[in-house]
Amino acid sequence: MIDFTKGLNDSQRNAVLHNEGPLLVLAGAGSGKTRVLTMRIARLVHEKRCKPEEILAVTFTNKASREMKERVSQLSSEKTADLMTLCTFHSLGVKILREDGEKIGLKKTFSIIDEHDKIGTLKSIMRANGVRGLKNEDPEEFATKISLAKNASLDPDNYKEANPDERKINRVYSSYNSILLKNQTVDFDDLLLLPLQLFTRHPDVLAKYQKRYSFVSIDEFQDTNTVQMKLASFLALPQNNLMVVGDDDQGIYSWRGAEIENILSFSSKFRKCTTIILDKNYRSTHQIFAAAHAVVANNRVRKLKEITAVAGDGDPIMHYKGDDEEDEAMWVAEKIAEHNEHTSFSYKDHAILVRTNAMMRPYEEELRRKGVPYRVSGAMSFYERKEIKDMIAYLRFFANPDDELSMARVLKVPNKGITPSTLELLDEFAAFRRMSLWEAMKRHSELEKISDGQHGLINAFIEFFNKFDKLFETNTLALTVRDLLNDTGYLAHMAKAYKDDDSLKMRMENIDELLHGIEYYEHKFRKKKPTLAGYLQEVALLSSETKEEDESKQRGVTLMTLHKSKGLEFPVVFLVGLDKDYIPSPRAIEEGNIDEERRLFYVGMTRAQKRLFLTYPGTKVFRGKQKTVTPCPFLREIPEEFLDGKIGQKQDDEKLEYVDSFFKEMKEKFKLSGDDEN
DNA sequence: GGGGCTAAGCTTTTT
DNA sequence: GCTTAGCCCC
Repeated sequence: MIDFTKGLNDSQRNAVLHNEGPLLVLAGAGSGKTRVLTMRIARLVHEKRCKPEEILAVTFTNKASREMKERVSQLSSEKTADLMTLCTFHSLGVKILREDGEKIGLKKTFSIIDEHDKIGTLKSIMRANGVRGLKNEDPEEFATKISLAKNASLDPDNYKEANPDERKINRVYSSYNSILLKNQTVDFDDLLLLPLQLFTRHPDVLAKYQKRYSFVSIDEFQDTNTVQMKLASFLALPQNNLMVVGDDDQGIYSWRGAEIENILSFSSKFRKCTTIILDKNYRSTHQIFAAAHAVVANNRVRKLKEITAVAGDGDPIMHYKGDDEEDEAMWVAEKIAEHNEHTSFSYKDHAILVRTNAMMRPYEEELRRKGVPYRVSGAMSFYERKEIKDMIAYLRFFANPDDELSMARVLKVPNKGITPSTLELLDEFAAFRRMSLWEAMKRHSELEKISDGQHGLINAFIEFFNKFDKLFETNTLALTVRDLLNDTGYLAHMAKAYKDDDSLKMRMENIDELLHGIEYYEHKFRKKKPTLAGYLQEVALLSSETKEEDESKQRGVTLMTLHKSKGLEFPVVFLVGLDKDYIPSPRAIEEGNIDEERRLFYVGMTRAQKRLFLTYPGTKVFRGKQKTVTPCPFLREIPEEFLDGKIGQKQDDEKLEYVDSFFKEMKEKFKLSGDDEN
C-alpha cells in the first residue's frame, strides 16, 4: 500500500489521515495546502473509503483545479482523477444546471453572458426604464450591486424586501433577470445562485447530488460568499464529510461578497469539527515570513496561528525610497537587471507587485527601456479579443438562438443588411406575442410594415441558420466553424477591414488558435459526445484566462496587482508604490476595513521566497501636481530586525511619526464600530 | 469599423 | 494633468 504521509509534517499528516466528519484546515501561506488536499482525496479513494466519483473538490480558479487534477493523477491515475469532480465553483454550477436546470426553466443550451455584455445589457435596461436620465447613473455600479445581491443569495423579490428604498436597483434587477431568462442566458453569479435555488425548490434533486458526492472539499475557503457556503453545506449533508482549507489572513475579496466569517465561524457552525493548523511555511525565508507575520498579527479579528518558516534565515528585507515614481521604477529595473547578470536569479524569478493597474506603467516603461523581458498579467485576455468574441457569438447563436445579444453581433459582422428599424418592428412583435426575437423573426411574413427587400434578407438569414444548424448536427464542430468562416464572408471581411494592418496576421492566428481549441475540446470529449453548447459552456468559464501557454515557458519579469498574486510565489518580489494614499486605500479607510488592506500587504510579502524589496517614491505627480509621499503605514509594523535598516532615516522620521498617528486616528475614528480594546 | 473629439475619473476583479 | 472610454460621424 502506498504511504500517503511520506515526507509530511505532523499537522499535514493529521489532515491527510482525516476520514469522516467536518474538517477545517487553517493553512498559512506556503504551508502545502494543495498537497494536503490532493493527498487526502487520493488516499480516501486508494483505501476504498469511497469511489472516485464520490469525490467533489472545489476550487476558485481554473488553474487551481487543473493543478489539483494533475496532482491527483500523479498520486493515483489519470483515470481515477477523471472520475472525480475536481472543478471550480462555477463549472460545478454549469454541470448542475445542464443536468437539472430545466426544472427551473433553463434549457441545456443556455448561454453564459460575459462581463462586458452584462454592462451593455444593464445600460439598455436603464435607458429603457428611464433610470439613466438626468443623473446619468453608472451601469457598473448597478452591476456591482446586483452581483452583491446575487452573491448574498437575494433574488429580486428578496432584495426588494430588504431594500425597499432602492427603487431603481429593484426595477433594473428584476428586469435584468427576466431578460436573461428570456434569452436563456445566465451570468456568472447565476451559476452559483440558480443551483442553490434549484436545490431549495427541488429537494429530490438536492438529494441526488448529496448521494452522488460523499466527500466534499473546498479550497480557498476564506474567499467563499454566502451562496457558495450554502451550496457547500447543502452538498455535504447528511454525513458532513466536508473539508475546507483556507487562510483567514489572506481574505482579500470582501468587496466581491466574500465572507471571511465563513472560515472564522466554521468550527462553531459544524459540530464535532476537527481543526488543523498547517503551521510550517516552506516558501519564504525566516526573515521574510516573520516580518510578514508581525504585520498581519496587528489584525484583531483573526484565527490565532503561530506559523514558523523552515526554509532558513535568509537576508533582511530591503527598502528603497525613490526620488519620484520614475526613479523608483528605475531602481527596481536596475536591480532586476543586476540580479539577472550577477546572481543565480534570472528575469523570470522576479515579480513586481502593485496595488493598482495604473501603477504598472512606469515599470513597463523602465523595463522596456532596459530591454528586460516582462509580461503583464491581466492584459487583454484571449476571449476578449474582437475576432474571438465575434466567432463565439456565432457559435452561441447557433447553440441558443434565443440569445439576442449574440444574434445582434452576428447580424452586425459582417453586416447582414437587416436594418435597426426592421429589428425594432420584430422586437415589438416579439414582445406583443411574448416570444423570443428569433421566434418573431421566423414569423416575419406576418408583419406587413416590413419591406420586401428586408423580408428577403430575413429569409436569407433564416436559411443561413438552418443550413449551419444542420451542419453542426452532422459534421464535426471544427469543420463546421471553418465552413462558417468562409460562408459568412467573415474571413474576407477581416482581410478587408485590416488590409494594411499588421494586426490582420495576429487576428488570423487568434482565429486559428480558437479552431485548435475547438479541436482539442472535441478530442477531449470524444467519448462523451462533444456538443456546441458543451464547448461554449467550457470556454465561457475560461473567459478571463490569457490562454494556457506561458508559465513554464515564461522568461520575463512578472508584473501584476497584489490581488492577482495570491496563490503564486516568486524567488524575488518587489512590492512597489508603497504610498499611504494607495495602501491602505482611501476607500478602505472610509469603510473602516483597514484589516483587509493589511492582509493584502501580507499576501504580497508572503509571495517572496528568497528576497523581498519594499519601495516607495519620495514624491509623486498626483492629478497634475507634485506631491510629497507619505510611506505606507504598514511599513512601520515591520520589526526593524528584519529590515536593512533604511526605514527610519532622519528625513523620513517626520512622516513615519505621521504614520504612527495615522493608526491612532483610525482607532479613534472606529471606536464605535467595535474596533476597540474589548 | 475606425478616427477623432469630449468628458469623466484617479482600487482591487478567482468566474 | 493625463489617460481612457464612450460616442458621434464618416
